[in-house]
Amino acid sequence: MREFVYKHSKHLVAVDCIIFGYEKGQLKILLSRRRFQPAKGKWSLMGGWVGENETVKKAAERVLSEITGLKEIYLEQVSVFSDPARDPGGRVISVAFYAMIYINRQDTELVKQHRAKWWPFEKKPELIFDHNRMVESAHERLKVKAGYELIGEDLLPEKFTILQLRRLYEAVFQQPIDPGNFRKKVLSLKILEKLAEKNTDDSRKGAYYYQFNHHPESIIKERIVKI
Amino acid sequence: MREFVYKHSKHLVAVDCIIFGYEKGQLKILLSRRRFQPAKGKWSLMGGWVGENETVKKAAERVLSEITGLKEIYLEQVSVFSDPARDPGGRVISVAFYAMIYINRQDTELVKQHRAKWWPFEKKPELIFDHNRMVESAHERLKVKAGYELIGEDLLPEKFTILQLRRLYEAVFQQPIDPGNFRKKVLSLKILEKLAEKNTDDSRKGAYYYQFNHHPESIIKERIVKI
DNA sequence: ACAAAAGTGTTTCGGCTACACCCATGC
DNA sequence: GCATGGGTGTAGCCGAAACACTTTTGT
Repeated sequence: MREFVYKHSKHLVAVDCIIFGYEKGQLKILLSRRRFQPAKGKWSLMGGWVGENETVKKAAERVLSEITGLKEIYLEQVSVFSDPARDPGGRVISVAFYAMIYINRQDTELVKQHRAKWWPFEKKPELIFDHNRMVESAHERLKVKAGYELIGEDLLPEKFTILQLRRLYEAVFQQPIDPGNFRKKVLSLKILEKLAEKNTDDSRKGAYYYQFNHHPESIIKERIVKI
Repeated sequence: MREFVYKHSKHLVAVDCIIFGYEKGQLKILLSRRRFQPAKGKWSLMGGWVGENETVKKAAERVLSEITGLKEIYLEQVSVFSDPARDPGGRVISVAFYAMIYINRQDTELVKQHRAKWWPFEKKPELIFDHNRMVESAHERLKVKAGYELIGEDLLPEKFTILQLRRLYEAVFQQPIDPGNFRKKVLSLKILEKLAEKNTDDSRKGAYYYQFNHHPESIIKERIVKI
C-alpha cells in the first residue's frame, strides 16, 4: 500500500456529465431520473463515483460508456462543485464535465435502461441539487469553445451540409447567424472537406456534403462567432 | 450525521495555489520548500487539504491567508489534477487555483516562516509532481483573463501609471506591447480613473496616476490583448 | 543637448456586417 | 412562376497595428 504518508479526512468524489447532443435542429441534453435516494425519481445529470485508481476524466468516460455504450467521447472539464451542502445525501465533491455526442451512434437500449432521455436544451426540466448551475456553466463553456474553434465533429453525422452546421451553431448560441457570412468564415478555416455527394433533403437545389478533414495541422483556433 | 446514504471509497482532496504577484516589472510566483515527505525540501506550490466542511475555494482561501496573512484574495479555479500516481505519497486529488496578490500587502514574516519565496516567473525552479503543469495551465488562464478584461487591480498598488500597467501586461504575455495603442485601448474601457497626482519616478515628464474605479457597471469584457 | 517616457494623432489594413444578387429546382 | 435554400460578391464600417510626432524635464 502507498497510503502511508498522509493523515487527513477523505471525501466522496463524483463526476457529473452534461451530455450535449444535436438532433432535428435542436441542441439536446441527456438527463436521467435518479434511481436512488435522496431525490429519487427526479431529473438529474448522469453521474458516478470516482474510483480508487482512476482519474476524474476516466470516471466520466466510464459513466458515459455505461450509459451510451460509446467510447472515445469528447469530454471537457468544467469545474468543481464542492459546497458541503450541495447534496443532501452527504458531503460529495463533484467534478462537472461536458460531453458532445452524435445521438444516432448511441446504444438506445442502454439509454432506455438508465431511464435517460434526450431533452431539447431550452425545454429541459428543473434538475436536482446544483445540477442547473452545472448545466449553465457547461453551456457557457460550450459557447466559448464553439466561438473559437469549429465544433460539430462530435455532434453531427460524418457528412453534413453547411446549413446543418449553421443550424447547430444557431442552436448553441440561440441566435440567428447570417448564412453567407457563416459559410465564408467556416470554409476559410480550411478544416472542412467538400464531398462529391449532395444533400437534396433540405433544399431544391441540393447542397454539397462536407466532412471534417483529419489533418492535425488544421486545428485552427480563430474566432467563429462573437459572443 | 448525514453520511448515511452513499457507500463508496473516499479520497484525499487537496488544493494547490499558483500565486501570482508583480514586483519591479516582473511577474512573480510564490513557491515554498516542502516541509514533509515525500519530496521534502523541494520547491512546490502552496497547498493544503480540503476539510470536511468547506468548499475547495474556501480551502484555497485558507491556505492563502495562512501563508500571506491576506483575506479576500482574487482566486480562480484552474482545473482538477487527479492522476492516481501524481503524488508518490498517496492518492490525492488536487484542485488547482490561481491567485493574484499585491506583494507589498503580504505579511512578510508569515511568508518567511513558511519557507516561501517569490520567484520571477521566468526563472522559477523545477517543481514537484505535476506542479509544473499546474503552473502552465494557470498561466494560460491568466493570459486569457488578461486578454479579455483589465487585470492589475489585485497585482498593482492602489494608484499606478499606465506605464506600470503596461509593464504588467508585458510581463504576463512576455512580449512587448505598443505604448500608444495600449494607452488608448485601456483608457477607452473607461474603468480607470485619472488622479490629480503624478508619478515622477519613472519619467522626467511625470505620468498621471490612475486607479480602478469601482462602479460595478464598468466591468467590461472586451479584448485587450490578442493572444 | 539629449534621453526617455508621456501623450496624441494619423494612416493603413483586414475582417466583420449587412446586404444584394444570381442559381437550381420541386411544387 | 414562385418560394426556398445554395452559393457568390461587395460596399461600408470599425478596430487593431504601426508609427510619426510633439511635450516635458532631469541630467
